[in-house]
Amino acid sequence: MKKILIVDDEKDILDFLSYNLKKEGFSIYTASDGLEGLEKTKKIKPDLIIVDLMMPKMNGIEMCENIRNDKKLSNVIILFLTARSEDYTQIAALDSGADDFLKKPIKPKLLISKVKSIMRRFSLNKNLKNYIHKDVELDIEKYSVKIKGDNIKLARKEFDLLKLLINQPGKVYTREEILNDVWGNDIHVVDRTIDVHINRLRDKLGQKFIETIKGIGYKICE
Amino acid sequence: MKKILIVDDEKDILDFLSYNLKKEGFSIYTASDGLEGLEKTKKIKPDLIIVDLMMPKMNGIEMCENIRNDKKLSNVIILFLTARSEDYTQIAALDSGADDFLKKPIKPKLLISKVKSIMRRFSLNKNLKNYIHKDVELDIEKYSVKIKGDNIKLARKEFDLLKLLINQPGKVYTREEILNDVWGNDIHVVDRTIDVHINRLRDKLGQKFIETIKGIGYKICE
DNA sequence: ATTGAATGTAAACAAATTGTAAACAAATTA
DNA sequence: TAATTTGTTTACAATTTGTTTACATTCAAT
Repeated sequence: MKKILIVDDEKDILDFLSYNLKKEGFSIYTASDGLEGLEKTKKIKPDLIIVDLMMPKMNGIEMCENIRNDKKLSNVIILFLTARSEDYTQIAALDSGADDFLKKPIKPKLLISKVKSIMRRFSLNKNLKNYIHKDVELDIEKYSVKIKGDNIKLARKEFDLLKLLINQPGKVYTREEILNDVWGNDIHVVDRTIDVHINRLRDKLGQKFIETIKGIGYKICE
Repeated sequence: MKKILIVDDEKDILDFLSYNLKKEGFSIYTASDGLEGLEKTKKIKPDLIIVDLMMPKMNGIEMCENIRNDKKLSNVIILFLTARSEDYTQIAALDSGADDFLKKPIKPKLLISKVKSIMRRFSLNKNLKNYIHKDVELDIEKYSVKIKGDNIKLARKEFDLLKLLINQPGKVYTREEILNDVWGNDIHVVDRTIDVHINRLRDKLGQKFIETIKGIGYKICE
């Protein structure tokens, strides 16, 4: 289920948006200022953030900039909520990395349509819950992996690594990308560590499932 | 350089947008109705299309749907130009696969900012590029090369070299250019090394794919 | 046709990359 | 706390890739 974080200091708006989006089957989380919004973003990792431009403590633009500067969060979609339509505001917001706008007053139908549209647009690449490729089946929520229907046990790092690679079978992931995504860019491990985990994955998934692209990285065979 | 196709039946708007976007360094192409827009989209393969909602022959929404249904074009970004802000219009447009809106009257600063922002947003996810020339197909993201549909294996230097040459089939690349691009200008190798790699590429791609221009360099046959 | 420079090509060698096992460290669980 | 699992590093072997060299061949200008 897609997670949406709504950040607004007006309770009425929070409730209004929550109600309308819950009805459509989204998981809704809320925050009432930019600081809380940033914290919850890190914790919850929502698919979409709807954030008011003007808020106490940290305004929407600052929050947006903070999020865009964190590589781990940089994929989230940000939708700005604004009563104003002055150009200078929109420009600052766009430059800070916003993805779209919603103008108050918000009309439910347009809201739903826009949210779905933007989700669809971005969900081309990511955020599926289950991945099935060849004999391997991966369930993010259950943290389980099946091969030909039989459960096998993967350690966490192995799971995360497989989760990344299976995102786009055929795409080559460089060691740098893998480090960034699986370990995070603030944790430092020798890149040969990746090879060891790949090796262990191969032991469990079969030798032909993951291909080495020498000099570049690894990919899942198509 | 990013290519932008502008589709509008009003010449004033075409000129206005062209002028402002050219100034920012984009390559601008224009069409004056949806049908022409669709044709040019297929031919030019722009990065972004700015299209008026209401046009003769084929309106913007129809054009958008046509593009979204063509897998080869599905990566292009579509920005709608609209004088109206009625919900039903926007909803139909969003459902047809539009990525964003620009409302008339258009303000140059907002236009530039929005275009840059949307380009940036999308280039995060997909800077994938495929090159197809004759029987050879090169996929940067997958680091794979197909010849008549069959995968062949290239070493890294061979891949990089082919990637450079296939950029512009027919253009002659001097050894100096090749050294600069494939090896970088701080690494020094004897230029006969290039010949050896060209030779290996020929073994794999067929002797007639790469032509020698004696005294100058190499090129891919058109 | 002759000549000389440029290129083709095979082979030898050098360098880089990866597979893998084993040792050790850290985290988790009983 | 001890036992077990998981994660990381390291060392070394195997393999692949990259570079140079030497000699053969081609091509264009004379």
